[in-house]
Amino acid sequence: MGRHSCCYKQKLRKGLWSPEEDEKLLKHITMYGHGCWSSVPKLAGLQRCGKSCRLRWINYLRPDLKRGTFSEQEENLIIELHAVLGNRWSQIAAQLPGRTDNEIKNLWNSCIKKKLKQRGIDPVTHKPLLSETEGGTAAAGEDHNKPTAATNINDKPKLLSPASAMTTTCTTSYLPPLELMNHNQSAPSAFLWFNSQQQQQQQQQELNCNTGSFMSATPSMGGTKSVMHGVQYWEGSHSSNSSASSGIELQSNGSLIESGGIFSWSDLTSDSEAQIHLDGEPEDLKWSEYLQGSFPVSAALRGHEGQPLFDIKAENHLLAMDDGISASWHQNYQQEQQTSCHPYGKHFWR
DNA sequence: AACCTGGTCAACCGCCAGAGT
DNA sequence: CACTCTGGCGGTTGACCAGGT
Repeated sequence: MGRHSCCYKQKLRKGLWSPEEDEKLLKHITMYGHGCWSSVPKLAGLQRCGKSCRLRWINYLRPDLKRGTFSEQEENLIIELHAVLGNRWSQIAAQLPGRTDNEIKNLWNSCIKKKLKQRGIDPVTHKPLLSETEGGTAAAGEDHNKPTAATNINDKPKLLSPASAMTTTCTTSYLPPLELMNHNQSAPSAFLWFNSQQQQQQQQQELNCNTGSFMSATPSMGGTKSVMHGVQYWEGSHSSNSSASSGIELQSNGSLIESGGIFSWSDLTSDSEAQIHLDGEPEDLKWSEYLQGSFPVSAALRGHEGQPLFDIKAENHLLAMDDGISASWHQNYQQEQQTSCHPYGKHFWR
């Protein structure tokens, strides 16, 4: 029950992927696209189930992945989104280009939850923790199966952003609660949220946030796009404008609405220059960057509509890259073996 | 040096929903 | 309508590592 038929097949490898397997999968998908995942292992010559191939591609091999540590802005955004979406990691990941749901889930479970607890915030309900003896909120918060104020999107907002309690100098105040966007909530909810936005704006002004509100402006507002710690944001000419007051809303599907005009994330990320990280941390290298040009930067391969590389299937220009990928792979892998300095950290090809 | 402990993260498992037959 | 197949998701596991004792 529930088990994929492919998983019954014998002689399927499990566990960590070898570089050779990675290379096979990468080459196959680069050349032909993934198509039907169940057929990928056979076509790519892998002793894996399609599900495993899909996971490996999504979580590790995708060229547009952003590796490395999460920036403070990203962490705050995750907290904000979790307050609205709960444990819907895929939806949260959709708002963080280059990050995977698995990555975010790991970060949440290993790091953010702890931080929130240290700051007296229940990571599940996003409410301030009561005294530890009172109802054991922390323990109750561990039960992920229970619907929470945060996960039940039909609930009215009951709290201010927990991100403001984090050690942040930038609020991520662009995001109205989902219920305001999708569920036609009554005015009081919107009022509550708007009030919280005003408070956040005040906090932000007091803190003199030097990076501007995350996504606080759009091109049509005369803003310019920048990347800080791998996070893209619009730096508006009037950064104090909130998303609410400017009529900009971020939808759950990842598009922005501004007075009837719709931007998609891909529209916002189509600028190849904006894909380059400014902090220059080695750990932030992307796959494409690691492959040193033989595997063009995803942005360079985006179509005019900003489609990412992994949606492109069997393009001629990709076919032509085949040898370069293979050669570069081996070259870099050998370098890795020699230097033992893994660009992706300790777990790279371990 | 050996052991313990906690953190991190890749990968797996089980379930669900949608499409196709 | 029932069944199968497949993709996708969230929860969980276990290997690995670093730091402490």
